[in-house]
Amino acid sequence: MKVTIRDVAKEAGVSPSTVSRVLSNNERISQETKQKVKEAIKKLNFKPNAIARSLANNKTHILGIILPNEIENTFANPFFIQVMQGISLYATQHHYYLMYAVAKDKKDELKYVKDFTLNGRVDGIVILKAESQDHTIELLKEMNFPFVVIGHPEDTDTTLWVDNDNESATYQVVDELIKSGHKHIGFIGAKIDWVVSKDRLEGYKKALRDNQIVYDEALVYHGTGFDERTGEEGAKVLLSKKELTAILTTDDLIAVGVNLYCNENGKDGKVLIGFNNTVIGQYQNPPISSIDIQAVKLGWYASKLLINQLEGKEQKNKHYIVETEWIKRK
Amino acid sequence: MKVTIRDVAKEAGVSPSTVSRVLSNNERISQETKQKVKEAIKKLNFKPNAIARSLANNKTHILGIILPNEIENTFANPFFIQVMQGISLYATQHHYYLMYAVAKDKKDELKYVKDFTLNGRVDGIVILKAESQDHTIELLKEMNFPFVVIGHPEDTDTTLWVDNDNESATYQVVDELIKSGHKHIGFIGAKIDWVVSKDRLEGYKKALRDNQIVYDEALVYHGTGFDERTGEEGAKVLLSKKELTAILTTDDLIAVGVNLYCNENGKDGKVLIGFNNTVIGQYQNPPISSIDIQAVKLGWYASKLLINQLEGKEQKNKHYIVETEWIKRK
DNA sequence: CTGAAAGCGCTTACAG
DNA sequence: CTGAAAGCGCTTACAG
Repeated sequence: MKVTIRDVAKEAGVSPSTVSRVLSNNERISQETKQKVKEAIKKLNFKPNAIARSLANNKTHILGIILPNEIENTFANPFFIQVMQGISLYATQHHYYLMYAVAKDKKDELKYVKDFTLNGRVDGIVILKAESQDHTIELLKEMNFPFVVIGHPEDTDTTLWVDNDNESATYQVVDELIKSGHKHIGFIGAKIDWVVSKDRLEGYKKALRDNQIVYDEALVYHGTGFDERTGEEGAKVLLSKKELTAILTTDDLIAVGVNLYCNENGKDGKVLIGFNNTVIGQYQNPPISSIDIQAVKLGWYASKLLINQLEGKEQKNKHYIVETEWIKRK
Repeated sequence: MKVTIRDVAKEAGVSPSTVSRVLSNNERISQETKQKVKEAIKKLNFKPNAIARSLANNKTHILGIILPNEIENTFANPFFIQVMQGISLYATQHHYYLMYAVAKDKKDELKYVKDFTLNGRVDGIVILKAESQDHTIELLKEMNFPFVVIGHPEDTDTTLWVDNDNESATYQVVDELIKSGHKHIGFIGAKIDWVVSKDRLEGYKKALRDNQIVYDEALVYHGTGFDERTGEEGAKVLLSKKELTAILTTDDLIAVGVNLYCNENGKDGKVLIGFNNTVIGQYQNPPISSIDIQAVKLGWYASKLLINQLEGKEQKNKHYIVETEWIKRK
C-alpha cells in the first residue's frame, strides 16, 4: 500500500541506496540517475517516512516545548502562544517540528523533560521559565542534552538563553517617573522566586538608588502570579500604608487588578504600568502603559539558538537580549 | 552508550523478544522472568526508544494540531491556547503526544496536513477551524486519515467533531433581550465564510423570527476577524444607520471594539455581548457580558474522540456539543 | 558514481 | 512461556 524507497528504486531501475542518496541530495550522484529517481518519486508520489529516517539518523528533528506549571493562571496571557508562534516561525523554516507538553507543576515538568529526552522523542528542549535553582535546567545540563531557556537562568555562561533586559526596562521606567516628579512609586510583582521578578525589582531598586531615593519595602508587594488577583491584593496592601502616585507592575493583568481596586476605592488617577503590551491593557479605562517584551521574538531567537546548536553551527552568541519597548498611553 | 533492549536482555539472561514482551505487558510471560527483566530495566535505567517503537508498530502516538491561518490577528484570543491545553489534558493521560504547526493561510494549512500525514509523523490530526467547503477536511477524508474538527464541519455524519451549539447560544441571548424590551438588536460577526459565524447569525435570525421581528440586514455587519477592528468598523457602520439598544458580537474582542467606538462617540449605554468570556471583556468599563464557550472542554473532547478512534474503540458519539454559558455582567 | 549489506532499536508471527 | 528470525523504512561505510 504505502510506497517505500524500494518501490521507487524498482521504478527507477536503481538500488534503494541510490534513491536515498538522491533524497539527501548527495553530490556523488550523476545528473542522469538523479533525474530518473526524481521522476519515479513523482510518479509514485513517494514521501519518505519520517520515523524510519529518524531511526536511521538518530535524529528526530523535533523540538520539545515545556509549558510551565503556573500556566493555568496565566493562560489569559498571550505570552505563551506568542512564544510558541515565534519558535514555530524559525523552526519550520529550518525543517524542525514542534512538540509541546503542559506541565501542571515543577514535578510534572521534570517528568516530561525526562520522557522527551530519555525516550528519544526530541532533539532539543525549550524551557519557558527559569526559576532560581531550577531542577529542570540542572537535569538537562547533567544529561548534556541540548536546550534553550526563555528567561534568565542562573548560569548564564554555558546555557543557551533568550531574554529581555528586564532590569534595564524597569530602571528606565522608574527613572523617568522620578524625573517627572513622582516620589512614591509602588512595585507589584509576581512570585519573587522567579528570576524575571527579581530582575524587574532590581531595576526598580537601582533607579531609586541612582536618584537618591531610599528603597522602602512598604512600597513593594510580591504576589503569586501574573494575574489580576495579585494586582488587587497588592494595591490593597500598598495603598493602605502609603499614598502612591505611580505603580509599576510586572504584568498587564496585575495592572488591570490594580486599576480595578483603584477605581472601586476612589484611588484613581495613578500612573499605572504593566508588562507585555496586551490587548487587555490597551483597552482599559484609562489605558495602561506597558512594556512590550516582544514574545514572538523571544521565541524566534530561542528556536534559532537551539537549532544552530543542533546543527553543530558555530555560534558566538550563546544568548540574545530582545529589546523591550515602553508603550506609553494616555 | 545508549542502553537498548539487547543490554537489558543480556543483563536479565533472556532474549530481546522477552524484554519487549515485558514492556508491552504481554500476558504470556511468567511472573518470574517478568520480575528479572524489570529488575534489569531498573538497574540499567533502560528507556525504550520511542522512534524504534513507532517504526515497528507503524504508530507514532502523536496527534498533530494545525493552528489556523487567521490566528495572527487572533493570538490575543486565549481560545487557541485553551484548546491546546484541553487536548493535552486528555492526550497525555492516554499516552499520546502533541505536535503543532502554525499555518499562515489555508494553503499553508494544507501543506502541513500533507506533511504530517504522508510522512507518517502523526496518527491523527486536529483541525481548529472549519470553513464551508474546507479543502483540508476534504483532503483528510479522501485520504481516509483520522482527524477531528473543533467547530462544525459541513458533513456532520462521518466526521468527528466537537462544537458548541452556537445557534442556540445566540438564540437564547437574543430571545431574552427581546423579551426584556430590546427592539433593535445589532449583530457584528467575523468572516461569514466561517461556519461558526453562520451558526451564530442563524440563532440571531431565528430568535427574531420566533418573536415576530423582521430580520433587517442593516443591523448586521460581517467583519474580517475576531478582533477589535471588526468591532469598531461594525459599530461605525451599523450605528450610522440605526439606533440600537443592544449589540450581539461573536467575540469579546469585537465587543471591546464596539465599546471603544461607542465610548468615543457618545453612544454608550448599550447592552453589549461577546463570546469567549475572556479576561479582557471582564475588565472592560462597563464589563461586557459574554458567552463562555469552554474552550478547554472543546479541546478535551476533541482529543477524546480522536484517540478513541485511533485505539479502535467503538464510539456511539461521533461528536460532542459542549455547553455554553451566558455570563451576564453589570 | 552505484550497489549489497549491515544497522538504527524495537515488535511479532512462527516454532517449539 | 520463550527464542530466533524477519521486518518496520530508512541511511551509510565499504567495496568496486
